Amino acid sequence: MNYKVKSRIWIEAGDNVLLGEGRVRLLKAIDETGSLSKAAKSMQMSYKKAWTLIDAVNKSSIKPVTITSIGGKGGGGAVLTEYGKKLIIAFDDINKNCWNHLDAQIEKINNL
Amino acid sequence: MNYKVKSRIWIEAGDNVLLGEGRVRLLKAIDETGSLSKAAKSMQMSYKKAWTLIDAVNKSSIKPVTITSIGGKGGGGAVLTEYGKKLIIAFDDINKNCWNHLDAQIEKINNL
DNA sequence: TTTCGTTATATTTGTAAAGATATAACGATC
DNA sequence: GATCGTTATATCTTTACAAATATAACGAAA
Repeated sequence: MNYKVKSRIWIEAGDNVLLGEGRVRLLKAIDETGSLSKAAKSMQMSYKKAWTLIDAVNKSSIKPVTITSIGGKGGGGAVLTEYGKKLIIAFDDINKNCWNHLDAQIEKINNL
Repeated sequence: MNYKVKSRIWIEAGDNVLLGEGRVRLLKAIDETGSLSKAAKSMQMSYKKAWTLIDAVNKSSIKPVTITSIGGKGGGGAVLTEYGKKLIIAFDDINKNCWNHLDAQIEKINNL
Protein backbone atom coordinates (compact mmCIF):
# COMPACT_ATOMS: atom_id res chain seq x y z
CA MET A 1 0.00 0.00 0.00
CA ASN A 2 1.13 3.55 -0.70
CA TYR A 3 0.55 6.57 1.45
CA LYS A 4 -0.48 9.96 0.09
CA VAL A 5 0.14 13.44 1.44
CA LYS A 6 -2.92 15.62 1.39
CA SER A 7 -3.09 19.31 2.14
CA ARG A 8 -5.42 22.20 2.55
CA ILE A 9 -4.33 25.81 2.35
CA TRP A 10 -6.13 29.01 3.18
CA ILE A 11 -5.41 32.72 3.36
CA GLU A 12 -5.86 34.58 6.63
CA ALA A 13 -6.25 38.30 7.18
CA GLY A 14 -5.61 38.97 10.84
CA ASP A 15 -7.92 36.60 12.68
CA ASN A 16 -10.29 36.11 9.78
CA VAL A 17 -10.18 33.68 6.92
CA LEU A 18 -10.12 35.37 3.56
CA LEU A 19 -10.00 32.43 1.18
CA GLY A 20 -10.10 28.67 1.29
CA GLU A 21 -10.78 26.02 -1.30
CA GLY A 22 -14.54 26.16 -0.77
CA ARG A 23 -14.70 29.94 -1.01
CA VAL A 24 -12.64 29.90 -4.19
CA ARG A 25 -14.98 27.37 -5.79
CA LEU A 26 -17.93 29.56 -4.85
CA LEU A 27 -16.27 32.65 -6.30
CA LYS A 28 -15.66 30.78 -9.54
CA ALA A 29 -19.32 29.79 -9.68
CA ILE A 30 -20.34 33.40 -9.14
CA ASP A 31 -18.07 34.42 -11.98
CA GLU A 32 -19.75 31.87 -14.23
CA THR A 33 -23.36 32.53 -13.26
CA GLY A 34 -23.39 36.24 -12.40
CA SER A 35 -25.51 35.52 -9.37
CA LEU A 36 -25.00 34.38 -5.81
CA SER A 37 -28.17 32.32 -5.68
CA LYS A 38 -27.43 30.59 -8.99
CA ALA A 39 -23.86 29.93 -7.90
CA ALA A 40 -25.08 28.38 -4.66
CA LYS A 41 -27.59 26.21 -6.48
CA SER A 42 -24.96 25.01 -8.94
CA MET A 43 -22.92 23.68 -6.03
CA GLN A 44 -25.98 22.41 -4.15
CA MET A 45 -25.16 24.84 -1.38
CA SER A 46 -27.85 26.76 0.47
CA TYR A 47 -28.13 30.41 -0.44
CA LYS A 48 -27.64 31.37 3.16
CA LYS A 49 -24.37 29.51 3.46
CA ALA A 50 -23.12 31.04 0.24
CA TRP A 51 -24.11 34.51 1.35
CA THR A 52 -22.40 34.06 4.72
CA LEU A 53 -19.20 32.91 3.01
CA ILE A 54 -19.12 35.79 0.56
CA ASP A 55 -19.91 38.25 3.33
CA ALA A 56 -16.95 36.92 5.30
CA VAL A 57 -14.70 37.17 2.24
CA ASN A 58 -15.55 40.80 1.64
CA LYS A 59 -15.29 41.71 5.31
CA SER A 60 -11.78 40.29 5.64
CA SER A 61 -10.45 41.52 2.32
CA ILE A 62 -8.55 44.77 1.96
CA LYS A 63 -10.47 45.46 -1.26
CA PRO A 64 -13.90 44.32 -2.48
CA VAL A 65 -13.90 40.86 -4.02
CA THR A 66 -17.49 40.83 -5.26
CA ILE A 67 -20.01 43.52 -6.14
CA THR A 68 -23.66 42.77 -5.60
CA SER A 69 -26.75 44.64 -6.70
CA ILE A 70 -30.32 44.29 -5.45
CA GLY A 71 -33.44 44.73 -7.53
CA GLY A 72 -33.77 45.91 -11.10
CA LYS A 73 -33.66 43.83 -14.23
CA GLY A 74 -33.22 40.20 -13.35
CA GLY A 75 -33.62 40.98 -9.67
CA GLY A 76 -29.98 41.80 -9.10
CA GLY A 77 -26.79 39.86 -9.24
CA ALA A 78 -23.18 39.42 -8.16
CA VAL A 79 -19.95 39.80 -10.09
CA LEU A 80 -16.29 39.50 -9.21
CA THR A 81 -14.07 42.54 -9.10
CA GLU A 82 -10.78 42.53 -10.97
CA TYR A 83 -9.11 42.08 -7.61
CA GLY A 84 -11.32 39.08 -6.92
CA LYS A 85 -10.41 37.46 -10.22
CA LYS A 86 -6.71 37.93 -9.56
CA LEU A 87 -7.10 36.49 -6.06
CA ILE A 88 -8.53 33.19 -7.21
CA ILE A 89 -5.86 32.82 -9.88
CA ALA A 90 -3.11 33.42 -7.34
CA PHE A 91 -4.75 31.05 -4.86
CA ASP A 92 -4.99 28.26 -7.41
CA ASP A 93 -1.38 28.81 -8.40
CA ILE A 94 -0.10 28.59 -4.82
CA ASN A 95 -2.30 25.61 -4.09
CA LYS A 96 -1.12 23.67 -7.10
CA ASN A 97 2.51 24.42 -6.29
CA CYS A 98 1.89 23.13 -2.79
CA TRP A 99 0.50 19.85 -4.09
CA ASN A 100 3.48 19.34 -6.37
CA HIS A 101 5.89 20.16 -3.60
CA LEU A 102 4.23 17.66 -1.27
CA ASP A 103 3.96 14.91 -3.87
CA ALA A 104 7.71 15.13 -4.34
CA GLN A 105 8.24 14.32 -0.66
CA ILE A 106 5.95 11.37 0.00
CA GLU A 107 8.84 9.01 -0.56
CA LYS A 108 10.20 10.17 2.77
CA ILE A 109 7.25 8.33 4.30
CA ASN A 110 6.91 5.42 1.92
CA ASN A 111 10.57 4.49 2.28
CA LEU A 112 10.55 4.18 6.05
CA MET B 1 -2.54 44.72 6.49
CA ASN B 2 -0.70 41.58 5.40
CA TYR B 3 -2.20 38.27 4.46
CA LYS B 4 -0.78 34.93 5.59
CA VAL B 5 -0.95 31.52 3.96
CA LYS B 6 -1.84 28.75 6.36
CA SER B 7 -1.81 25.06 5.68
CA ARG B 8 -2.63 21.73 7.12
CA ILE B 9 -1.22 18.47 5.83
CA TRP B 10 -2.08 14.88 6.60
CA ILE B 11 -1.12 11.41 5.45
CA GLU B 12 -3.75 9.10 4.03
CA ALA B 13 -3.62 5.35 3.63
CA GLY B 14 -6.38 4.37 1.23
CA ASP B 15 -9.52 5.93 2.64
CA ASN B 16 -8.17 6.30 6.15
CA VAL B 17 -6.18 9.04 7.74
CA LEU B 18 -2.85 7.84 9.10
CA LEU B 19 -1.37 11.01 10.52
CA GLY B 20 -2.32 14.62 11.01
CA GLU B 21 -0.95 17.37 13.20
CA GLY B 22 -3.09 16.37 16.17
CA ARG B 23 -2.14 12.72 15.96
CA VAL B 24 1.54 13.60 15.72
CA ARG B 25 1.31 15.77 18.83
CA LEU B 26 -0.36 12.90 20.66
CA LEU B 27 2.31 10.45 19.54
CA LYS B 28 5.00 12.80 20.80
CA ALA B 29 3.24 13.02 24.16
CA ILE B 30 3.10 9.22 24.34
CA ASP B 31 6.80 9.10 23.62
CA GLU B 32 7.45 11.51 26.48
CA THR B 33 5.13 9.98 29.06
CA GLY B 34 5.18 6.27 28.21
CA SER B 35 1.42 6.11 28.69
CA LEU B 36 -1.67 6.86 26.66
CA SER B 37 -3.64 8.17 29.61
CA LYS B 38 -0.82 10.44 30.76
CA ALA B 39 -0.31 11.69 27.22
CA ALA B 40 -4.01 12.49 26.93
CA LYS B 41 -4.04 14.31 30.24
CA SER B 42 -0.97 16.35 29.30
CA MET B 43 -2.88 17.67 26.29
CA GLN B 44 -6.18 18.02 28.19
CA MET B 45 -7.66 15.47 25.87
CA SER B 46 -10.05 12.78 27.07
CA TYR B 47 -8.58 9.31 27.31
CA LYS B 48 -11.29 8.00 25.03
CA LYS B 49 -10.49 10.45 22.28
CA ALA B 50 -6.79 9.67 22.54
CA TRP B 51 -7.45 5.96 22.42
CA THR B 52 -9.70 6.32 19.38
CA LEU B 53 -7.03 8.34 17.57
CA ILE B 54 -4.24 5.89 18.31
CA ASP B 55 -6.45 2.97 17.35
CA ALA B 56 -7.12 4.64 13.99
CA VAL B 57 -3.41 5.28 13.51
CA ASN B 58 -2.47 1.65 14.07
CA LYS B 59 -5.34 0.36 11.95
CA SER B 60 -4.35 2.42 8.93
CA SER B 61 -0.61 1.97 9.24
CA ILE B 62 1.24 -0.75 7.37
CA LYS B 63 3.31 -1.41 10.49
CA PRO B 64 2.57 -0.88 14.20
CA VAL B 65 3.18 2.69 15.36
CA THR B 66 2.64 2.11 19.08
CA ILE B 67 2.83 -0.89 21.35
CA THR B 68 0.58 -1.00 24.38
CA SER B 69 0.56 -3.33 27.36
CA ILE B 70 -2.17 -3.92 29.92
CA GLY B 71 -1.65 -4.76 33.58
CA GLY B 72 1.55 -5.46 35.41
CA LYS B 73 3.88 -2.99 37.05
CA GLY B 74 2.48 0.52 36.69
CA GLY B 75 -0.72 -0.85 35.21
CA GLY B 76 0.55 -0.93 31.66
CA GLY B 77 1.70 1.64 29.19
CA ALA B 78 2.29 2.65 25.62
CA VAL B 79 5.49 3.24 23.67
CA LEU B 80 6.31 4.19 20.11
CA THR B 81 7.86 1.68 17.76
CA GLU B 82 10.96 2.64 15.81
CA TYR B 83 8.70 2.97 12.80
CA GLY B 84 6.47 5.33 14.75
CA LYS B 85 9.39 7.51 15.75
CA LYS B 86 10.58 7.76 12.17
CA LEU B 87 7.08 8.60 11.00
CA ILE B 88 6.70 11.65 13.20
CA ILE B 89 10.15 12.92 12.23
CA ALA B 90 9.33 12.59 8.55
CA PHE B 91 5.93 14.22 9.05
CA ASP B 92 7.44 17.21 10.83
CA ASP B 93 10.05 17.54 8.13
CA ILE B 94 7.51 17.57 5.32
CA ASN B 95 5.24 19.91 7.23
CA LYS B 96 8.00 22.43 7.90
CA ASN B 97 9.08 22.35 4.28
CA CYS B 98 5.50 23.02 3.28
CA TRP B 99 5.32 26.09 5.51
CA ASN B 100 8.53 27.48 4.10
CA HIS B 101 7.41 26.85 0.58
CA LEU B 102 4.12 28.65 1.19
CA ASP B 103 5.67 31.58 3.02
CA ALA B 104 7.82 32.20 -0.02
CA GLN B 105 4.73 32.63 -2.15
CA ILE B 106 2.49 34.93 -0.12
CA GLU B 107 3.79 37.92 -2.06
CA LYS B 108 1.77 36.66 -4.98
CA ILE B 109 -1.29 37.63 -2.95
CA ASN B 110 0.02 40.67 -1.12
CA ASN B 111 1.18 42.30 -4.34
CA LEU B 112 -2.17 42.14 -6.12
C1' DT C 1 -47.96 50.45 -9.25
C1' DT C 2 -47.48 45.60 -9.85
C1' DT C 3 -44.37 41.99 -10.96
C1' DC C 4 -40.14 39.49 -10.63
C1' DG C 5 -35.80 37.32 -9.18
C1' DT C 6 -32.45 38.67 -6.54
C1' DT C 7 -29.83 40.14 -2.16
C1' DA C 8 -30.02 40.32 2.80
C1' DT C 9 -31.27 38.62 7.39
C1' DA C 10 -33.56 36.29 11.42
C1' DT C 11 -35.32 32.21 13.48
C1' DT C 12 -36.11 27.57 14.06
C1' DT C 13 -35.02 22.70 13.43
C1' DG C 14 -32.12 18.73 12.81
C1' DT C 15 -27.86 16.15 13.09
C1' DA C 16 -23.38 14.67 13.73
C1' DA C 17 -19.32 15.36 16.40
C1' DA C 18 -17.45 15.93 20.94
C1' DG C 19 -17.61 15.14 25.82
C1' DA C 20 -18.80 12.92 30.08
C1' DT C 21 -19.55 8.82 32.66
C1' DA C 22 -19.21 4.00 33.78
C1' DT C 23 -17.05 -0.38 33.82
C1' DA C 24 -14.55 -4.59 32.50
C1' DA C 25 -10.01 -6.74 31.80
C1' DC C 26 -5.32 -7.14 32.59
C1' DG C 27 -0.92 -8.72 34.99
C1' DA C 28 3.38 -7.66 37.76
C1' DT C 29 4.14 -6.93 42.63
C1' DC C 30 3.52 -7.48 47.36
C1' DG D 1 -5.26 -13.32 46.02
C1' DA D 2 -5.73 -8.24 46.82
C1' DT D 3 -4.07 -3.96 44.99
C1' DC D 4 -3.13 -0.63 41.55
C1' DG D 5 -2.89 2.21 37.39
C1' DT D 6 -3.40 1.30 33.00
C1' DT D 7 -5.71 -0.20 28.45
C1' DA D 8 -10.05 -1.10 26.21
C1' DT D 9 -14.94 -0.38 25.29
C1' DA D 10 -19.96 0.84 25.67
C1' DT D 11 -23.48 4.18 26.52
C1' DC D 12 -25.49 8.35 27.45
C1' DT D 13 -25.51 13.48 27.30
C1' DT D 14 -24.38 17.75 25.60
C1' DT D 15 -23.13 21.08 22.37
C1' DA D 16 -21.71 23.19 18.28
C1' DC D 17 -22.53 23.46 13.58
C1' DA D 18 -25.22 22.74 9.40
C1' DA D 19 -29.63 22.86 7.23
C1' DA D 20 -34.19 24.29 6.54
C1' DT D 21 -37.73 27.81 6.63
C1' DA D 22 -39.55 32.38 6.48
C1' DT D 23 -39.60 37.11 5.23
C1' DA D 24 -38.18 41.88 4.25
C1' DA D 25 -36.03 45.06 0.94
C1' DC D 26 -34.77 46.39 -3.46
C1' DG D 27 -35.26 48.60 -8.19
C1' DA D 28 -35.75 48.19 -13.34
C1' DA D 29 -39.37 47.27 -16.47
C1' DA D 30 -43.91 46.60 -18.17
